[in-house]
Amino acid sequence: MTAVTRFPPSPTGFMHIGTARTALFNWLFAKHHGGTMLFRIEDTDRKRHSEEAVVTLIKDMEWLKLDWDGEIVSQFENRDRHAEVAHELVKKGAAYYCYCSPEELEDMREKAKADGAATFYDRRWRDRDASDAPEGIKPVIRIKAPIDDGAMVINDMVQGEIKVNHEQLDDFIILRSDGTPTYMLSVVVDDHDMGVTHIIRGDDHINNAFRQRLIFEAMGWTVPAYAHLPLILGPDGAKMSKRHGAASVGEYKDMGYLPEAICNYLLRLGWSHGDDEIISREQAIEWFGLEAANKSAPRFDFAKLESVNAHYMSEADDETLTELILPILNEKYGLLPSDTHLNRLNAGMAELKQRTKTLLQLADEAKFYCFDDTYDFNEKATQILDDDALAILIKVQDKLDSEPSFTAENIQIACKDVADELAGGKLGKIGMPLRAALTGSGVSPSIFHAAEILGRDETLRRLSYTLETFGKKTAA
RNA sequence: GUCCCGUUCGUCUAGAGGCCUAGGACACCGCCCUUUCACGGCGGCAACACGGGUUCGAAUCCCGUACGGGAUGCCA
Repeated sequence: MTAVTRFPPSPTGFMHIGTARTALFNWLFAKHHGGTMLFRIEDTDRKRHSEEAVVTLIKDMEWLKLDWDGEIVSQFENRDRHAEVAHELVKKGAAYYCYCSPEELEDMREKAKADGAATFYDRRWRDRDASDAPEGIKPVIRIKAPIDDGAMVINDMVQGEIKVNHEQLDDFIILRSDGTPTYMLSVVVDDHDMGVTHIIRGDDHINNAFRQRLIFEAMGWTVPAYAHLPLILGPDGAKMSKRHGAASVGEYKDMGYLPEAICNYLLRLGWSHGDDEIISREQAIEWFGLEAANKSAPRFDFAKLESVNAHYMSEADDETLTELILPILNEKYGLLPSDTHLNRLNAGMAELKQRTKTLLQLADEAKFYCFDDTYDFNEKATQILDDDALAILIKVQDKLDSEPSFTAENIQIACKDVADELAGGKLGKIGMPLRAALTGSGVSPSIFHAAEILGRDETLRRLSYTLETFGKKTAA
């Protein structure tokens, strides 16, 4: 099978996380079948068009490492072709001019609602003669939907068989009164012209599938296969939106998630392959199939995403992670790592990446490697550094100064000596003050290893700095 | 209102009539490891929405109810 899928976002805002999932599924389907995925911008509505949104869409796709085949197609550019098809449909007798005003339509809907009927256009112009056309009103073109009491059935690759009675199909507008095509027409013409074989999209389009098929059939074109995926819901079961924390791909990037993790999480949301949780790109391509997609709408779970992210971080290259946290270090903490700092970060990364779940957390825990001169002590560190702790640190300072080989192991032994001498053998009594002194925090990776990475000079320097800082405080 | 779709632990899911005393993952709880916090290891809690059928047998098939989501635009 030669599969041609397409990713057709509308450039009305930022890339929604659900849009990203749809893109992923289209991409995987195409790759699995050795086919292609096309990229088309659905920009027929010029009022809502935003060039900035297009740039964001491209940027986010690249970040997710979802590539597409061929040039990006602008639906708007094809508007003449779409209009042409609309007029052809009129000639074929499959569509007609309608002279209703928007106000007239509004009245119609309200009345229908009051009667408990479907709020559809009542087809008042379907069989009227063109000579009845009122003066000075530009008509729209509407498709002629079947009006018998039959039904249309679509065999959806995800939803299965869906049946809709013809009475549920309205004579929708395909060409606006200003001569521009509507989405319903454009999407069909473009999908046909671009040779799309599989339409994989959100299930908010299910009803559209029936309408669109009407156009395919009226033109005598092959109807593509449909697959409607359920929408992603927020943790509370409502439509995923800003108020759930983040709805756009860009926000997840900013929160420190890796694209690999986002894709893995999104894939598992509503799709499964047995009990497999961590699925690489290669495996996903090999295993992907629409039959394994669920029909029910999944809820987004940040905790699980974080867990998946932690996995991918722990597997990432040390140098890559260092690169990735550089902007965070700079923007959030005002740090501009030197080569020395970079070396420390790389050396500490193996340990750091096992303990944090997002790049934001990673940067927070790694930042102490980049301290120079002065740095702050947080509340926990300040609490740890009481008089007893400072007395211990003076002793530690002596020991480390004379330590012949400055390795984590030896540093720990030296601290143990101090513990035996001053703290009844409790290493924690030494380790915690040392941690607070060297990192300004109460939480860090192994402080002995961290000290080794900082080196003797820097360790001693930070010890002096700490003693000085807190000595002054207690004196004052 | 009308139409379409859905419903297994808190969440994501496995499950295609006997393999189910319903499995895994995340979260949560406990224990172990431990210089902190994590990681890791071990263990625990926890679900077939409800009611009728069909069948020797139903989480799996059918019908209804409830609940949830979507659609109902000269938006896409």
